[in-house]
Amino acid sequence: MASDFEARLRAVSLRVTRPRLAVLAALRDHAHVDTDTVIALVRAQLPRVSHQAVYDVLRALTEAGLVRRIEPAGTTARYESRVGDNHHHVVCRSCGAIADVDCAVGHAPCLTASDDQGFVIEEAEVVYWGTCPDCAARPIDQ
Amino acid sequence: MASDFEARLRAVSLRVTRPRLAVLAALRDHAHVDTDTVIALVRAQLPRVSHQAVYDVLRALTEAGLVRRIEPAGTTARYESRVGDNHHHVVCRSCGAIADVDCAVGHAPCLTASDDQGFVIEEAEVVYWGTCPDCAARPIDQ
DNA sequence: ACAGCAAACTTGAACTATTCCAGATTAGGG
DNA sequence: CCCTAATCTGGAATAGTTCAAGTTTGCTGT
Repeated sequence: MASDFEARLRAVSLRVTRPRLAVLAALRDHAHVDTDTVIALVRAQLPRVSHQAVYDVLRALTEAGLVRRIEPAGTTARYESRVGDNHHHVVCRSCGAIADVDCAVGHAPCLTASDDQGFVIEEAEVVYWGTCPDCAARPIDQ
Repeated sequence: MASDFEARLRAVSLRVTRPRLAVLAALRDHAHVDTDTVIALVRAQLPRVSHQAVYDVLRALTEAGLVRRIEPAGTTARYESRVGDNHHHVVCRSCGAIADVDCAVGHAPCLTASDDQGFVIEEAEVVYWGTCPDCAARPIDQ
């Protein structure tokens, strides 16, 4: 598992460092986590890692395509390790919970704009807004 | 025109104030503007308006459904006065330019998640990412 | 195994968009 | 026309992120 991370880092010409391995492990175990949570998870293994290092690692991994950054309106940046399959997300308006949703049609990009305004479109990102099961069950939500 | 704004405010039980009328006028004339730009546009008419007033007004108008707040990843909040027709946006990855795109299918919400994970889905938001005509024409972009 | 070097990390400060707060002003119903 | 809650002003605070300078460390080549 750990050596798999090593191989993945080398495959994109990134040096193998402890902070990077710890971030990859954190994202394998926790989906849609924000930066603060990643920092906490990494420090559980490596207490002396700086917050700046985690920001740098997340940026490097995102640019290399090893992790994906998502940023639904109203929340801070979140990261996930499921990449390359163009899936989408459902976000709870009440509590902010996020869940994965497979592509609506099955192709990537799975949508085509009716009029592209002259833009060259590379990707369609979909966010479904709604209420999660927990919040829907709660009688008066907060 | 201005009295139309007044009617719209009264229709949603909001008091008619100069800052609110100025914000509505600014959003009529400029699409997809960020808060700083709204502040500048409002102050061109009413120099003494505080930034806090503009933040308050934008929030009140958004909650009342008179304006729509959009927040593509990597940018600050932007506002538009085209509401109620569930249209989407194309965003330029290079310069951040935003253009409107009509709903891909024509219904609101125009997409259905393949597996909703138990969420009650209220709305599907689509952001198309690509390159705008200007940036596509530039040989080496920045 | 080891030296050299650029990439990566640490520390600490700065920055930006937004929100909080307390007090003054104002729109609009009675 | 007056009263009161809604709104606005001015200033300070906060959260998330980035910048900058200097130190450490992984990797390449010998």
